[in-house]
Amino acid sequence: LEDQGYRPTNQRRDVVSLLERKGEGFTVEEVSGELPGVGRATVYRTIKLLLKAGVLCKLALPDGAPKYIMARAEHHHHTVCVKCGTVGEFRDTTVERVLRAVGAEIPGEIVGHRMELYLVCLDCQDRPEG
Amino acid sequence: LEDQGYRPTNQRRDVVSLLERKGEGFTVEEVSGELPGVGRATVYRTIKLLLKAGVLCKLALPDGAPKYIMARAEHHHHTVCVKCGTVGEFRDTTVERVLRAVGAEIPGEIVGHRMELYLVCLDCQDRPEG
DNA sequence: CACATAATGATACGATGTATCAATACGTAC
DNA sequence: GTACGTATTGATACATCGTATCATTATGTG
Repeated sequence: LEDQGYRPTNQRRDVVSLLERKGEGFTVEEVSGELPGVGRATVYRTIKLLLKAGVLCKLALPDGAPKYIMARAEHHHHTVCVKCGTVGEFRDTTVERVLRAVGAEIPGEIVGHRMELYLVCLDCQDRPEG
Repeated sequence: LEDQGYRPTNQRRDVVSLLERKGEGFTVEEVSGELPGVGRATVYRTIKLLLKAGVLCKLALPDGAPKYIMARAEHHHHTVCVKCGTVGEFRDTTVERVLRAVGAEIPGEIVGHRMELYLVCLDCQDRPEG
């Protein structure tokens, strides 16, 4: 899972297995809080390694703490519920094609993009108060 | 400019006029540093008010400090040069139409989105070293 | 087992942003 | 113009997110 030049230590195994169990959307402090045996700095370091390895995605939310999720498909985008903060994924090749077309009209070489959809998820629609 | 229930104080005028002069992409600390006469907290408060009023856009960059830019058109997206950090804007209705189509396939009510393109701007292409 | 090196964890620090609260500026009514 | 209630300010402290430092520990290799 991460033997690409890095040592598989107990702490890294702990972090990765916790992330696999959470999977959805989590903050680093949250993870660190659930791993008392692992130092905060190590959690941040491990998260950063996983980011560089492409195993994790970082979601820069408009307001609060950045969230992270496990990356599944090759390329995808994320949905964030503005009420409960639940993170989802979707993939649509139309988006990619449009972005390539848009990029052709913009000076400079496109090297990447980021897109997030904000929505009110079905659960939050069911309970409007709260 | 901001008389929608708020008092036009000298400090707010200072902040707004500085932002108008900068316009492009700036961080709050940067603005605060150039306004010694205005307290840091006030700069943050004013920025937040302008955000809520829709006058400013917040750009959550993947790495460093969030940047802000004055909002011009009704709806638009931003480009960020990954080398020099310069921020630009673009508008393309195709993107909006595709997003509406995508939203129809996703459970939940779409309430907004965010998109950023990462590129290497022409200036940075001209000087590859550095 | 011994050794070189990578990784850890405690701590401190920096950056971003918010809460508190006394002091001050603003708008309004006179 | 003066007085007054209220919004705003600024200094400070604090919370959060993330990184740097560095002595200590664990890891892989011979």
